[in-house]
Amino acid sequence: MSAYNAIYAIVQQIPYGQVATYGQVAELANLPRRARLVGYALFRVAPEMDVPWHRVINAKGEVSESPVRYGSDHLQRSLLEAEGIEFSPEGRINLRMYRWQGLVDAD
DNA sequence: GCCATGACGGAGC
DNA sequence: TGCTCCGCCATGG
Repeated sequence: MSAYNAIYAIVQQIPYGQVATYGQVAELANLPRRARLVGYALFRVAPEMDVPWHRVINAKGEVSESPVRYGSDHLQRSLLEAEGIEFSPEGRINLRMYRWQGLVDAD
């Protein structure tokens, strides 16, 4: 068991049509200032897991893509657009509009 | 066990 | 507004 499970749990709580930043997920996962670990956790997440990793983006509102993810480069953007999330011409998301409130269950 | 790296964040310029 | 630098710390070689 790793702290990543907490991260996955948080990501799974992100509702449809909304997104969250790495730092936000980290904080909700009780891991403040560990945004990098969130990214690392999402990088290691397996597709067999039901984790909407595509709803997690960086603080700049951009989708962070890795050249060697799962053979899907702009898949993340496609998934987000499919949820009604609009992208700016720069490929960014309006966080003030789609940012998840982050409903902390219990702590 | 140490060194380098990384889906990031925030402050500084 | 945009780019650069530093900090955090788990993971892998």
